[in-house]
Amino acid sequence: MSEYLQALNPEQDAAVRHFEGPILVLAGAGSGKTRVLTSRIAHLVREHGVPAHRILAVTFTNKAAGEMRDRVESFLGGKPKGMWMGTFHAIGARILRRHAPRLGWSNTFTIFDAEQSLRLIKRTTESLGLDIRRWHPKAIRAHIGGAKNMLITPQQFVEDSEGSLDLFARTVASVYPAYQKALEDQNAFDFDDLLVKPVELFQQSPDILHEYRERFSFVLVDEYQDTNHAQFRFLEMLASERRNLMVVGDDDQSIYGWRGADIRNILDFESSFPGAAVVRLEQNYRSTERILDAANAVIKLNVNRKGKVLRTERTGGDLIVLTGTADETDEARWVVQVVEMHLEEGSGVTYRDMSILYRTNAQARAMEDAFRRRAVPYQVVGGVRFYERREIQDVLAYLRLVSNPLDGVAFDRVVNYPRRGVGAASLERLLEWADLEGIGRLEAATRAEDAPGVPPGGARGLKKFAELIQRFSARAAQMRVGELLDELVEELDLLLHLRDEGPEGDDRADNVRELIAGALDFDAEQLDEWEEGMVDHFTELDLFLQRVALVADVDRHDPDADAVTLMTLHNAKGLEFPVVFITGLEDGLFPLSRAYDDPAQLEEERRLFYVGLTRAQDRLFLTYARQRRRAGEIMYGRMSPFVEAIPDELLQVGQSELLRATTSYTRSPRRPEMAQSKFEYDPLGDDLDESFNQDLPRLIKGERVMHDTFGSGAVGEITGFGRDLKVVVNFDSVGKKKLLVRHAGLKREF
DNA sequence: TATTTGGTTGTTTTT
DNA sequence: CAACCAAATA
Repeated sequence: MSEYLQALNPEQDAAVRHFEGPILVLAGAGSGKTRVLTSRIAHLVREHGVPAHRILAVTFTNKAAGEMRDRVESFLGGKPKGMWMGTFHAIGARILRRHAPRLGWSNTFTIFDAEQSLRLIKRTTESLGLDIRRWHPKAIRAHIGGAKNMLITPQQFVEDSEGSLDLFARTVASVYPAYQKALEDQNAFDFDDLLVKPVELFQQSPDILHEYRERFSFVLVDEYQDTNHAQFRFLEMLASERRNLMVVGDDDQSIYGWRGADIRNILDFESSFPGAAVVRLEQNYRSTERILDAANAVIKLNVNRKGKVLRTERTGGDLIVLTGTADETDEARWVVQVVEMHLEEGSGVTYRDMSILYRTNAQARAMEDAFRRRAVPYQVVGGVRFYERREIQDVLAYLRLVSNPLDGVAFDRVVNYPRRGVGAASLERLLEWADLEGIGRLEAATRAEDAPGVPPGGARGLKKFAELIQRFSARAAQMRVGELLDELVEELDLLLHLRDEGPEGDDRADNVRELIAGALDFDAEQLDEWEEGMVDHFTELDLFLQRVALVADVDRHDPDADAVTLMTLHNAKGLEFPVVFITGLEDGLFPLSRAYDDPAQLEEERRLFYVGLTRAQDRLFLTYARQRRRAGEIMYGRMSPFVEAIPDELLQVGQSELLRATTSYTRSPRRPEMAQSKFEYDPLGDDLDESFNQDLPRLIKGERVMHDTFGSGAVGEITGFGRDLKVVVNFDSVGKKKLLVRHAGLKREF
């Protein structure tokens, strides 16, 4: 029997052997779904003689794609030639590289990441005479992104919002088309376009659609629960003819609703693809029974799910440790202490076996401080992303401009960096002139002295800048990216400039050096990823920039590094660790208070907790802090209600020394019997919480309330939590007012 | 034109 | 307690 078919359980085996027709694999956490996917690919090739190049496999991260590729390779004993494996975005980009001209872009288009599209939206919004203080570019971008994910074109959006009373929607309706036009003018796509434009391409070019349908006679999708509407359409179009579509996912791990992911894609798969086979993988090979019992108990509270219960043969296991701490510093200290304890035990646990998870990136700081203080090696995944660092973005902007002279966002970023005497005034004049002449910024810069009103100093700087870019552009095709970048940095004397910047300059210089090293490392390793002939059309620089735009933080996570991993729960999806800490388990932080606005959001937060719990193989630690600094003010928290869903008998409850010390002598004598219960660690906390929350109605967005002086109105945005819970009420008579809930004396209107 | 200052603002999660 | 932005000054 083939290696890849061995030791599969009956359900896995059924999924692997499935040949033609749609199939949904509901794969619980740790149930071996990657195995199923890779084994099935091997099976398709080996047993059914499907040529590797007729298979398309879509994953959620580049790293997952890479792992999948490696495993398939080892099953098959050779490279699966011509097989496409990658994220939706990478695959979209690849399709667009070949057919962009059909849509009005050129093949050498640039990919704008979130920050660049934000800049462009800002510029567009301002050029329409709108106040960006009133209309936040981020909000506009989120709205446009939402529309794109729903495949709503600018034209449609404009039509839909015509005569709408929603001022914001009308604002977006004016920005969206202008923004899209600006992208086209600069020969750029944003992230969402990488999903949307291929669908558009398929819709308007049946010949191309046909080509891809023929080519990809088997399509496999991982993490299907996190697909959005555009991705669904993409798959549907590709697979609707042959219907050889396998999707693997877990509705209980759907955590990207805020990004447009539609959990209905997985819940309704069987009706979208009638006759679909369904396989459920509920056997877990990762965690102990105790951990799974906790996870099952938590997720059971969700209503909107298919329902499944994970089983394991790893009976028993250690209790889950739940610890209360005084504040975020204390929490971090406690965590590091436990990390160090594990190492001493001689249990074979090393740094890389442990992971600290949290809800928001901001929580990483306190953790980092504690790890650094104790000199425990750690790596942070996410947060300030490497490629988003200012100095890296600056260098990349040069490269982008070299690759695509129409990239106005890149131009604006570096015309005057390092300083060449090009100020706001010069730039403004140049732009006016460029618009008048109908030429791009860079071209205008080459003839800056012809532009009226540009001061001579500015013109000189502009010319120098344009010449530099042109010089590098001319050589880009013949040079390796690494060398190109190296020479560029050298010529700009960037490292020196950075070091002059003060204390952070050295780090910045190091980062730039790291980027150069990465570029030098980058070679046409993807030669086999790009079919013959394609490579010639693009410079290595183009491919490098594309790679850079599409890597995620988790892609950069090094599982072999001898360090504890710190990351958000979102980033932890798909990973596993022997020892896991889930920190910051306070009501209002996890779940975030705003999730209370909407039951669907609360369920998503709960799924996120479930994802966290199921990352752990052997040991699980849960912590919360009595008080925590957030956005500069101290927030008092109580334990997350999520934790209460875990049965007492699975928990070992305790508190940090500091918390014990601070509560013991202020402890209220009123309720000594509390000491027996699960909440023994914190009688005081309850008192505190009650003093804030007593008699306050739990407000729900949209509900009607009464105020003594303002009359009645509807609840809008709710912010803060605990004592700082604030609410915007749109009163019928006086309009919107922001009120502190504990002072407002709001009553429900029945 | 460049740099500094002060005020304002806001925090979810990310391909 | 940031990061970010606009106005003020060198």
